[in-house]
Amino acid sequence: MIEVARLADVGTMTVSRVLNSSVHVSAETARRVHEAIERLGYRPNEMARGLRGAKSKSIGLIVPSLTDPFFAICAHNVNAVAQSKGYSTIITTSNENPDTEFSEAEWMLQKHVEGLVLCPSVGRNSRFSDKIFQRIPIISFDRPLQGSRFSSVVVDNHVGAKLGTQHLIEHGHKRILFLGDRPDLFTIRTRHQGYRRALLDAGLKTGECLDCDSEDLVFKYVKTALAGKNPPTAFFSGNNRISRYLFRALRNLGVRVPTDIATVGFDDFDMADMMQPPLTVIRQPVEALGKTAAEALFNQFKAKAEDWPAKGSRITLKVELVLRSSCGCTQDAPKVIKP
Amino acid sequence: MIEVARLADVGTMTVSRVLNSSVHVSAETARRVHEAIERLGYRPNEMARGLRGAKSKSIGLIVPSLTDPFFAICAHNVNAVAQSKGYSTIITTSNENPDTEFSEAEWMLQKHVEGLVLCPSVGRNSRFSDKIFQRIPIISFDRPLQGSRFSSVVVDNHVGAKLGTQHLIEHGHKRILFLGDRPDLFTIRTRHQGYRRALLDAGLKTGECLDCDSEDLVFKYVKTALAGKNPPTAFFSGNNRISRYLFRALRNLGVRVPTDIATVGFDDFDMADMMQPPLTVIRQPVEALGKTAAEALFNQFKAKAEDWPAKGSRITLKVELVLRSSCGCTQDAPKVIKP
DNA sequence: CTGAAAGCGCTAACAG
DNA sequence: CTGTTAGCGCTTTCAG
Repeated sequence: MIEVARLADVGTMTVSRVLNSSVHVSAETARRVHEAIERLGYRPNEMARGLRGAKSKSIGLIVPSLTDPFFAICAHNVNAVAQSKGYSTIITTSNENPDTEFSEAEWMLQKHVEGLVLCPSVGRNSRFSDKIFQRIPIISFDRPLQGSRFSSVVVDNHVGAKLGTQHLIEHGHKRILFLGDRPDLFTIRTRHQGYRRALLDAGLKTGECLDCDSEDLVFKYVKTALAGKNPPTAFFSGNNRISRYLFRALRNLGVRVPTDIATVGFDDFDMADMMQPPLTVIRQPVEALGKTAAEALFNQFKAKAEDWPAKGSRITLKVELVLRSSCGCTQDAPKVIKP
Repeated sequence: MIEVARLADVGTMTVSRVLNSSVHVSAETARRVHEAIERLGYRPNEMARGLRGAKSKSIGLIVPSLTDPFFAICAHNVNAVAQSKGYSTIITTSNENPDTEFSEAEWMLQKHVEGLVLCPSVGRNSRFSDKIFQRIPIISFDRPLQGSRFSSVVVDNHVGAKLGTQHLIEHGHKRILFLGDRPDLFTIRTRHQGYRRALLDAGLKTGECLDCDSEDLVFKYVKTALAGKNPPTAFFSGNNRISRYLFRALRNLGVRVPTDIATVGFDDFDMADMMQPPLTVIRQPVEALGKTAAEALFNQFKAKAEDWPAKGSRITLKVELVLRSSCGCTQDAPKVIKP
């Protein structure tokens, strides 16, 4: 920077001002500075900028995994927003481990990210109330964060699951089972409640939220359930991973869908429409989830820390039922039902 | 830091030394420092550290998109390696736009990332030879980077495509068409060459690499090809996106696979085994691609800049043919063929 | 409109 | 083993 100043025959402050266009600089001087920058290929050191001004121009993003297309798409959209605002995204995965999540979050704070977007793992995430996390805005998505300070963006899990279950009931099903991977997850828990509500309202018997976190467990559980007396006639799967496991299990068991067993799953996924039969699902706005969360973060940047609401807000995005064939419907084009 | 030093009744240097365990500090002093750190909840400012020592403890990662599961999985594995080394990952997407890619890379350099892992977009990426990029290690994956300085990790595209095409030929197909999204992409181009090689070796006629970047184009192209005189009896699709588009097109056109048309695609994807019929694919080691690239980067960190090889190396990962049914094979379990 | 001085938080280099 | 000094590259503040 000193070299640029020397070459343009100005002070370093003038260079800084040209770079930040903070105060007006005479056109001629500005031109000389720009030329010098060009000639020297000078680029400001963001670390030094950050150190001085406490603005790192970066946000942190924590997701359980990028292997799951759901989170990958969310991450894509969070980054897209950050990019459009001239921010960089420091990303990391927690693998659903709250300890990893917490230490990664701390590490991001040390890097002075200006804000955090995360999909919190289940567990003691009350630690985010620590003093150090008071200084920056934090937005959670998909699952809310304990501690009311934080805003979150979620989808209408209860309504969606209820809608899907009701549809199964309309098809005449009376014994419907709910498959979830982790009953302690906010999303799964809320969807299970929606499922229960629908069944209860119809005067039917509800099932527990089955804890089948691996493909093997889904297989075993489904097999056991079907072999029992009074077997279910339909399954509701709690997320796209379980839906895929369920599809495999049913196929490998030689069960015909929807003739023998009908299914509805929460969360659409690529090629769900191309399965045999095409899968009926509750579609959630995955792109909007990431986008909205990031936008909420940048909105909070505008306000001063002392103006932050003591209670975080919650934004709930709408879902819809996409009728294909696994539920028992027969039609050429999928039909979309909004709650 | 000064506060910690004061509380522990030592100098700031001692605090620094305890933090970095660089020089030996007496056990008693260290204990007092740790206690002070604990009491004050002190965390070092990584920006200041970086400014002083030029070590940002972060790497940059540029992928075309996180919407594509292929890149998402690569990104996941790059980050996993970085995390294990105590580094953070600054991620960004280029959307296959070389200008975005370049400006994002420059931006990362200003942030003083210590290295860069990227899947380069097609275009004038010779700009990475700029002086500013000389100072840090850069590894590309999936596609090599112009300019021999850079190392890259790729898969055996030629061998894989040849193997898949040969398999189709063994099934008796004589008119096989190649579907790619962007013929200028290294991967697509090389796979097309492998396809040609197989056909040429068998004395059969080869087709151009069709440039169908959208689902619509795949549909139109397939429809046109099938309606022509002397229609193809098989398709080879250049990547998982095209494979999915092709599957949809064939289904919507009412074409039976593999009876009317056989297919083989490059790159396996989730649920490819659950399609009707299950898809025969060339499987590439996606996880290893990201992992290997990141590891290569960290290896280069160990060497001094002047020891970097003038010519980058190229690591080629093996692929395999996974025989399911879309090629015309009939078997219960998929069969894996290594070249 | 422009420049000089001071200092952000840390650590390399040198003393003690 | 521990403290002092200086300075990384920038911007805020205060003078011209």
